[in-house]
Amino acid sequence: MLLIDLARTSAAVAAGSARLAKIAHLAELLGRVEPDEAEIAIAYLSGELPQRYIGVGWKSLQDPPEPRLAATATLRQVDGFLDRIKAQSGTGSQAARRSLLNELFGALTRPEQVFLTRLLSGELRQGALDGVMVEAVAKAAEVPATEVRRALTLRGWLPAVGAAALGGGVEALRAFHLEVGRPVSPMLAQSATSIAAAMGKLTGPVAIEWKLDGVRVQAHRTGDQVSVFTRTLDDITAQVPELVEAVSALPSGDLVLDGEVIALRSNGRPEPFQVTSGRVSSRTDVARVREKTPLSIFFFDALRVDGEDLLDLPGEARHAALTTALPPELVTPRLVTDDAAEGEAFFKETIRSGHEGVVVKSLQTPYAAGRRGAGWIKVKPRHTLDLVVLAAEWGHGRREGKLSNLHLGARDPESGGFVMLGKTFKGLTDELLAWQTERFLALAEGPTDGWAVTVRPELVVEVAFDGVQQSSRYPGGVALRFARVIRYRSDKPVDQADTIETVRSLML
DNA sequence: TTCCGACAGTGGGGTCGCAAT
DNA sequence: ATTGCGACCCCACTATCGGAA
Repeated sequence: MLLIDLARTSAAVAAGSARLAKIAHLAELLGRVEPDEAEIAIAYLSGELPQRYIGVGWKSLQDPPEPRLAATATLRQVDGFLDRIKAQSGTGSQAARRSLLNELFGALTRPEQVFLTRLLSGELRQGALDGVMVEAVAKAAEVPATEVRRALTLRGWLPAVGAAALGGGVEALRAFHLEVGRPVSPMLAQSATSIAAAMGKLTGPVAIEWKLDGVRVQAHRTGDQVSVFTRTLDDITAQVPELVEAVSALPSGDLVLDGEVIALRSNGRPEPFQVTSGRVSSRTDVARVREKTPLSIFFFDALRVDGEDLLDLPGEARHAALTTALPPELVTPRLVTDDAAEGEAFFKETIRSGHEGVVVKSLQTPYAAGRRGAGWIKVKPRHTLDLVVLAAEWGHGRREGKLSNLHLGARDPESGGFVMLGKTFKGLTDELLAWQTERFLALAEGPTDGWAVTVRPELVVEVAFDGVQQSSRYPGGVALRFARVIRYRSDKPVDQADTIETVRSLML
């Protein structure tokens, strides 16, 4: 199959917003693809590469060579090129990678170049990723979508699952099973603003667990072989020896566990996320960084214990298996209750001890691998500040033509000016986007046709955030974590906005 | 007919490792 | 030694479609 076929299908998929039409376009193409190119086609059309990453980003894709007029490149040829480019990263020079990239792009027509550029920069933006592709695979292979979804949760990589479905139907899909040593997409949580709201969404008693501000891990053990994976299924076994040792010491030799690693201080309080994150991503001299910043591990779920798959069991049964297989110090602290006041007290106590929040869990629901399951609901405290808009950046995609990303500043009483603390584009409705674009242009200082528009500091905006962290990027040395807009404070004059001292005092 | 779950999109800050400067 | 880039940790929120209620 030719790359141009995919480029055309992708354009057709991107053209509308109806999902059923997208699925029809994708399924039509999958019905035509050669079996040995099915993986490549499914990967490309769901925005992935069989190579996962090849060391090429937006910067390397800036100036493509002149396009050809005739489209001749096949999927296999393009895939082979990407293999060679990946082989150059790490060992070879950037120049060698660059020239391979030029050779590849020089053999493509303009629409193929556009498609491949979007794919390689991770910005396909056709309104179809794994979720829609699952339906398309099901349609093309004439199998139920639930079968495809089930196989995907166990295999973790849709192109392999899709190729199996197209080649062998339901029978081939049924052959996928939980395999120790191969990661499963972790279950994610929904969120709520309070314990009462979270408990209201679930029925009966619930489990309320510490939510630790660390790195999510999935540990597999078969015999004395232990592997550890992240939320995106990357293997970090070599970076977390403490975890490997802890799992190796357990009596059971056949385990799949879900948990969180975190750096704790000697008093048991958590280090800032930056410390845990830096420790986990250190790959060189692990023995030395381990001395300085040891990791603690807390498990909260078990997907397999002693040869038994637990994914489909209720949460309570999985947790019972967890506590049987692990010593209590490796299990995330939790409370089981049906009383909202008791839950609230546990939440407050968790926050007092320095942790990020809690996760409220149904005792009944199965493990919804790879999904934002309704059975888990996270609750975190919310801080807010009244900050001043200093500038805004023009948006992209569906925000084209709208001023989107706000530059936020706190008041500096000493200088009479403002200190920038970060940016946010979150929490804005279409209505608010339209309103603020008009308002900012009226307040603009200097040119409005660049990448950002500077505005007179006259608008106060209420911003929610999860915490204040150290920053080397911003002049005040601090930045907001996960900032999002709540509302504009037209009632509040700029000289009553929060100060940089107030912000600094929030950092502990 | 209305409601709501799942999905895609729009981007945020920080750190590490590597290659080029 | 410093800088730029890619990768990957953490993540919130809104709009939309289409099946469920």
